Amino acid sequence: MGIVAERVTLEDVAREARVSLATVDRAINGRPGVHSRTLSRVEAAIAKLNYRPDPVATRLSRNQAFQFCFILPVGGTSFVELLSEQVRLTAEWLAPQRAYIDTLLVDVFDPDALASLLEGLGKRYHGVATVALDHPRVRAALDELASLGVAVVTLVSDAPAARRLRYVGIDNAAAGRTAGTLIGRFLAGRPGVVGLIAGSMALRDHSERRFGFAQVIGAEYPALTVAPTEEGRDDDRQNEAIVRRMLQSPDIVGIYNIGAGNRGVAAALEASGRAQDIVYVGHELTAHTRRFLVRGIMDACINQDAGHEVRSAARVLMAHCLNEQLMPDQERIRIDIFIRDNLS
Amino acid sequence: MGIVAERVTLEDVAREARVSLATVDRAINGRPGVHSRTLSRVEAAIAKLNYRPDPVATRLSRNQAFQFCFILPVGGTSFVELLSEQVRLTAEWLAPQRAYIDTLLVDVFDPDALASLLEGLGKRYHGVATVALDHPRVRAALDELASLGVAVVTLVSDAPAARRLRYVGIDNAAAGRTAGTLIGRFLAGRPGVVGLIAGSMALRDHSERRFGFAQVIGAEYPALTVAPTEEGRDDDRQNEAIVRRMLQSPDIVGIYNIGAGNRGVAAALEASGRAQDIVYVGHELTAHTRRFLVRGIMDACINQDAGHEVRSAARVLMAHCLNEQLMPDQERIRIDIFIRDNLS
DNA sequence: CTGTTAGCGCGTTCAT
DNA sequence: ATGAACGCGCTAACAG
Repeated sequence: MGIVAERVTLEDVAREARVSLATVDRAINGRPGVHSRTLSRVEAAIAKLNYRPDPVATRLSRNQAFQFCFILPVGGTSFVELLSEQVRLTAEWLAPQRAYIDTLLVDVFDPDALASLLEGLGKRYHGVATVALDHPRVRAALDELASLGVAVVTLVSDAPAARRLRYVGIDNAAAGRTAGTLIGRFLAGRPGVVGLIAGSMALRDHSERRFGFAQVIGAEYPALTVAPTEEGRDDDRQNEAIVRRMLQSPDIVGIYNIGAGNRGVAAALEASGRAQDIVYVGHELTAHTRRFLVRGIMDACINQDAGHEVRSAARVLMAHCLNEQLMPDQERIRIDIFIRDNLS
Repeated sequence: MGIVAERVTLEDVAREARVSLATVDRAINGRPGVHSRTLSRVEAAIAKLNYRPDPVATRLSRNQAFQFCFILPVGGTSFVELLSEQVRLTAEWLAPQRAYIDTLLVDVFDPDALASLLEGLGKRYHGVATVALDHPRVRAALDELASLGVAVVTLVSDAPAARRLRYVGIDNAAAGRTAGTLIGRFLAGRPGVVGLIAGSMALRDHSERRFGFAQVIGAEYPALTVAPTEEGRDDDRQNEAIVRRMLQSPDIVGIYNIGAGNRGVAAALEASGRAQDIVYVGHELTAHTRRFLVRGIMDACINQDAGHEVRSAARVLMAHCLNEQLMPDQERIRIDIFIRDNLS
């Protein structure tokens, strides 16, 4: 150990197998036109010398470029802005490696818009990373992309039935359970009602979070009641009105905001003067939610790391195109919990 | 956008500046022997064409290998085993890029052992990632390595005064505060005593965690008292005895294990029959602490991602050696909070 | 001071 | 079915 292993090159293999470079190359890359006898000679040589192709040299000689496309929701919640920014940074990071990223925007509340966009993509890109929707037409569009040979990953929200390489995002039911446990434990036996706000229950991730949340509260916190879910379209103003209405009931002891629009929730809470008293949990760490955590308005924030997700999606696409391996540990997207004290 | 940018090569720059490849190379890499006039011509050409060196080609032609060394604590707590395993995986990942990693083990409770080891390293390695100790001799050894031109990062525990490239790890005072807030909120007003177990208060990270913890409890949870810290040397058996003793007092309502040895703590808690009742927070997500979380013995586990830390340290060393940029967002080590519901 | 040239390890035509 | 030779973009030795 500690000795620098002399690099085994294609030439070493060729010499060992008593053939030329080109033949070894054909053998390795499974191209036709190699006698089975020489093939096994080459394989033997590779095994004997423990040859591993040099990825750097491979990349240089292949001299190929990649086009990727990231499809994000239009309409700019803070989290989406974070995502875009991370796509920009990732694009900068990949450019020297000749992978170029386009960003496309789509209305995430409209399945047909997303499906049309996907359908129009054709073979223009080597890989596509997209927020998805659990909708037949979207699924079909993703499948078609896949069958065109385009690498597809779903990002942040999934279309489970589609033939994507991978879903890069969190388990939203588990995220909902996490919110439930945090609210339940922070309330610690205090009885009352927990108000729920979602963007839209038609969004799979929102309904999954709600499911997980209700499951935990129902099973483990009998003193708490979950109010019917209000839909605020991820909009600050609508959310503010909703929370204002909720707070008219004195029974409200907790609020779980399933989607975006935390500024609206926080505004209503502050205006009511009960912000410190009511346990409020929401999603996605942004400049705003950080502030709410620090001020004690928000008690916990459940987060998925936008940068990690974007980089992971990019790595998955790259690895697929270069057919390289990836490190599974690195691609596991965590359900982060942030409180006032562990804000990175 | 979307058009594949034609790659600008050194040759383009050379042509534009009306000099040879070699001269451009000298100019770019700041090597001596270039007339200031030609130098500015080259710089102008680079700016005009917006030339960026191709890192892949650079790597191939330089054809250099790197030797790195990771120094980990001997004595195998579960977390240290996780670290070793991640070093192994990272080594596998870097080998194709011709960076080779040795792992050395050292007794982390003995500053002189660590210092001697570091002092003996000389220029054998291009980079060293090491668990550190805030000790004069260790600091001096690290500084000497640095002045020998070796890239140094501290891993998991820091020597703040040393001339290291970076500390790859978490803010332990913040981690302690996080533990404090979690215990305080989970207890929600229940009065009593919180028991503290550390490996050794001579370890900087342990005393920082204790500090943050006591700060939060003292300032915000007046119903709680922090018991004097017991030292268990990160050992399961010692910790078990300590907790058994603690539990003889009926006032104990919470336990914060600052260091390793969670199996001992959990065993004593279970044996007492009060595991569900006492709020127990510890560090580092391992196979064991996962189990304790699922069973409700442990209420929260504060974690630093071993894989992330090792990869980050490796990236920092590589980037330094190749003098490439790194993405700051990717190197930020989070203070993870895990509860039963968000176990990845 | 500056230019020429031979690699780095592999992919990819062309010949044979 | 196999081999020779050039190119990818850059570095480094050696000339001039």
